[in-house]
Amino acid sequence: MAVFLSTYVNKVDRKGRVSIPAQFRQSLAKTSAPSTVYLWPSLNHQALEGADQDYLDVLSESLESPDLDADERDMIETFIFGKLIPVSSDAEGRIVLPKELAEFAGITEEAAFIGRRKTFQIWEPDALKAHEAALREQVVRKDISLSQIVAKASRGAASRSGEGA
Amino acid sequence: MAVFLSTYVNKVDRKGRVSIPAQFRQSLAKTSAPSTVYLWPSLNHQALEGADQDYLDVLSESLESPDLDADERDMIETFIFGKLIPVSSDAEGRIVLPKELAEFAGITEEAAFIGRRKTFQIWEPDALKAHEAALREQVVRKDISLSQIVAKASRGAASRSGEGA
DNA sequence: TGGGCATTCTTGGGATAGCATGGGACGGCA
DNA sequence: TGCCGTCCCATGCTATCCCAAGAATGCCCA
Repeated sequence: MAVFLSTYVNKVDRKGRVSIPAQFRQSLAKTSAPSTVYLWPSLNHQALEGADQDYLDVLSESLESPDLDADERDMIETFIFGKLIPVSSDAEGRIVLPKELAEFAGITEEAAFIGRRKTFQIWEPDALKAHEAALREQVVRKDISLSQIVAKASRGAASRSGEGA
Repeated sequence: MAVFLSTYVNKVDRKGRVSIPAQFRQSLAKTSAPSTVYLWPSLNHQALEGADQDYLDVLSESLESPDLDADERDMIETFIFGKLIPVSSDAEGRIVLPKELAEFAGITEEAAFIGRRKTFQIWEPDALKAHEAALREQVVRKDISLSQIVAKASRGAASRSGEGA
């Protein structure tokens, strides 16, 4: 599965095309469908989410899980798969941002690609800045630190696999 | 089996014809009966459900399962198979929406096709918007996020296959 | 260490093919 | 014989493909 990192800002031309950052393309090259990315509107932000075929397969599989209640499944099927748009890149590595998605995210002239490991997001650059500022403010206020998070997560994993269950 | 994604809004002409979205047709092309889709009224919404031959076969088979109680089986047989209408597409990839189905869903001038992986739905566009708005409100209220659901599902899968049982 | 060269990436525009949509004609059924 | 459904053909639009060039980066050599 592709891994997406860093942030890149590219231009959107009159036809709604954007270059996928070269680094992302290199990641995509290793997946089962290198020239196809899947885009959908984020559930939680005014931004777009993107992923490769392999990630979608995992997601699709997790929908079969009996742990999900009917509401959640319906929601995902409507909001993710119903909104999901497979976009194939041209020979130059560009994709066309579907109109409704570009509008949803408020993207007109530039698009910011943010790597989020298994997925990435596409933001309107100014909206991204605002979002980042808000997040940073929270970090300071809650006094969050990286080492703390790692410690917390690994402690949780230990209790689940070892003592628990 | 065909996979249906994205949402497409197409016009219904005076004769009641609608183009099946090209993407859906491409999916259908791989199935055992490419030019036939099956339509029936949704159990839960004022909308239509659609699927290909292969999906119906699977559904039919699952009715044989002893895990299903008589009520459920009766319900499916009455409301799905009893209402099912096979519709064949013309050379241009259009289908004629059966009158009673169009009326049931309130479809007159436009029809919104929404992909739901193995099946799809056909809505009257305004009704769909209302439905989505209601769903989105739930997403916000329950504070649902995609990664959360994936995590939940995969954790469940792990405990079922590995530690549990 | 600095400059020049080559490659890759991003961006732009034009041409072509496919799709959605509309109307008309033919054939079958009532 | 009239009506309805199906098939066929035509067209405008949109999206896709193809070709081209500027810019930035990294590499190599002097």
